[in-house]
Amino acid sequence: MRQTITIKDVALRAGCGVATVSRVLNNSGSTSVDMQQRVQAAADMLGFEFSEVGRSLQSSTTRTIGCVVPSLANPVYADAVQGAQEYFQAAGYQTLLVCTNYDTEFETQAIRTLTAKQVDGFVLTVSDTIFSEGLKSIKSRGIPHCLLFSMASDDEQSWSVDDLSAASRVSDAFVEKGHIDVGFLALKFKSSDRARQRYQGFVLGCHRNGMKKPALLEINEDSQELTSFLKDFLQKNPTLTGIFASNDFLALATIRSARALGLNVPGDLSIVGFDGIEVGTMVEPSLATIVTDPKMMGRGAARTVLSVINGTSAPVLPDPKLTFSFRAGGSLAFPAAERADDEKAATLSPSNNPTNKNDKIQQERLK
Amino acid sequence: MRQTITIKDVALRAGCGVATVSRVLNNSGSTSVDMQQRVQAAADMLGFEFSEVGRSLQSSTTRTIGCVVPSLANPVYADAVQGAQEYFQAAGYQTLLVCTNYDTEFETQAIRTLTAKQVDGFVLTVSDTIFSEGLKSIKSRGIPHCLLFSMASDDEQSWSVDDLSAASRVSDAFVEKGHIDVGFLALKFKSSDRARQRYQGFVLGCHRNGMKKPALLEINEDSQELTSFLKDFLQKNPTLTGIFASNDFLALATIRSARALGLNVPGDLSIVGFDGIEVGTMVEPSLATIVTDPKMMGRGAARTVLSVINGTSAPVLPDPKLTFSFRAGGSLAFPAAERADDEKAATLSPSNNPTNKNDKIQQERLK
DNA sequence: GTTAGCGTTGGAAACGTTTCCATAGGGAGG
DNA sequence: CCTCCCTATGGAAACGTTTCCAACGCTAAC
Repeated sequence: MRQTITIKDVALRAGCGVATVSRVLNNSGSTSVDMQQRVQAAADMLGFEFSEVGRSLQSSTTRTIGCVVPSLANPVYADAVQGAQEYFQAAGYQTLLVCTNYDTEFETQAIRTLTAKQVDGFVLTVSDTIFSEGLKSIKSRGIPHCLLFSMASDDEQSWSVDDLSAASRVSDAFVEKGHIDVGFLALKFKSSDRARQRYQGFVLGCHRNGMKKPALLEINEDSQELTSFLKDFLQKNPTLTGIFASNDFLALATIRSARALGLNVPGDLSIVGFDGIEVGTMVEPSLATIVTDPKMMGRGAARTVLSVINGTSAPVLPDPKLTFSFRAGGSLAFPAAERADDEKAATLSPSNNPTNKNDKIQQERLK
Repeated sequence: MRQTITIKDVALRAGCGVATVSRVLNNSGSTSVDMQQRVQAAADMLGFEFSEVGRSLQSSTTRTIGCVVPSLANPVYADAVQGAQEYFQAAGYQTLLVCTNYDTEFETQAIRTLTAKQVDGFVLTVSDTIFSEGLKSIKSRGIPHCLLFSMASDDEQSWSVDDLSAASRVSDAFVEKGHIDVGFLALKFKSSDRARQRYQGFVLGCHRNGMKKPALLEINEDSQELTSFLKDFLQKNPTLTGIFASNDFLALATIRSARALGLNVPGDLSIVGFDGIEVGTMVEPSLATIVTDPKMMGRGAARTVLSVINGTSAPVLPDPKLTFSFRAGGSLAFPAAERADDEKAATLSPSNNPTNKNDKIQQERLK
């Protein structure tokens, strides 16, 4: 078992040379009808399938694309990967997937491995465009690639949301509802281009709108619990009326934590998210957020890579202004006159807090 | 550019034969220190990396696993894929991903392609274990594989939730809260083993608990809108007090639709989901559901495949009773004396309904 | 001094394909 | 009848690796 049938077996059975089998089965070169039938019959009988490995060696092309993303737990990446994979599939390319878990060491290693596997191209979300070893090596080797949700340099394309403008738009939404003093909440701030971009855009927007410079609450991955961090944060910033979370999962978790602290959302604290994942419309109050289209981004990146591979002209990137839109939601409203008493929060039963196990799962999600 | 450096180039530069280069760089056979240094230097200077294609041809092994799932839009699969991918990665295997979109035609085609790519094994969620052409071909070729969330036959392993028992457990939960007449809601019922299993288990459980046989509401993918279907369903089953949805997204969507119909959840209608996705704990009321651990399942399936490949003994599957647990939630409670008036629902403003675009996205999700 | 054995090395085959080139056969046109 | 060309076919090289085998030089033992 498991011994594969090669073109030689077919040739032997059909009583011809391997070249003829190749020609018949690939419809290349000229062959007689008689021979076509004999070869076809032999191939069918043996259940022959070409080995892509042999082909790849000969053609020095693998029809495989490496796809590197931080994680699939975040639906943004999951959708993007799905979009890219579908596009590649339709074009006859396979997708080699790697999740880096936001680990740059891993990222470098993964890119090296995929390069050795001779992928024809890459679609990647790197944690840091400038310092990525892997990206550097891809460029130096001249392997076709396209970035996804990452900042591009001049000589390459990137399909990504205009984080700067989108975050700035969020500040508009806050100021429209009368907020002056709001904060920014991010997980893995250090290792994410995106979170930094969003913060930067938010700071600029707040400044432009005459608001206070937003305070930054950064959670590192081994923080035990969002709720207690949030509590500290709010105590340090007593006049804060809103929080912009750097992604929707974080925003939903923040709503939950705020409630656990006895706060009313949006009365005591307004929350705005980023990404526009669909459950945001199902919760009560619905989540105000920036809506994006990750699947389209994934497809776009796939198109770009294939265009580089085929030497056709690259697709035009979407207008940055159209890479996102703001979705109003019940989680953002005019602030109440006064925030609920903090004492109340302190007396809240601990049983309202999420269990340890759930918290662990949640932490993975939030990345 | 893009001309690759081969072992021959290194040999030439180091002034030795290719065999020696291979031995040095792979630490196999015996080599002199002098030669080691020369080869290493030459390889470094040229930036040489082995071509996996050449290796694969020679070793007839690709260190690549095909991973076939319906979709990444469903976090259950996304998590499972991530779990499997991580395990494979750690073991030095790469993951070739295909999403079938619940299309059996696609599934068959994808498996054929991956077979041609000479993957060393498969992890797959097929839509129908018995009739899957692809699975048949994998078996007949004797390619190592492991099923994931699919029913296995005797000669193979499957890592999956005990859908039957889990669904039965849901009926227990309903009856504990005094429900007698409940329904089952599924999307893609026809093309999903899993939905059918869950319905079957639910029917059995309800019978055992002395409840009515649950009515089945089946939504096909081009249904325009859940809300109107739900309305019809509730009118046809006026005494219904609860609904078991075949997955959490569907459950959340059902809560939203019920609200749009002016119903109170859980007062007028209790909802229970399946899968235990994490946002279920963030919504208000929290979603009662069956909790599963897809990432663990993915890891497990990966372990099984590798054990088959390496000829080591297969890991023991988890006790079926431990593949799920029930999580109580606010969406399941004792029914109110009487359901809210249907008239009220009819007069509800249509602006409360989700927009078309969101509905489309939602449909994909629900799969 | 001869030989056995060991450490080191290179040549070549093999893996499965495609494709170039050569060859053979046959029909048409001179 | 000879030549030319066109179609159909097979042999063989090439793609990049690993590994078997042979060969070479050396040391140690007889």
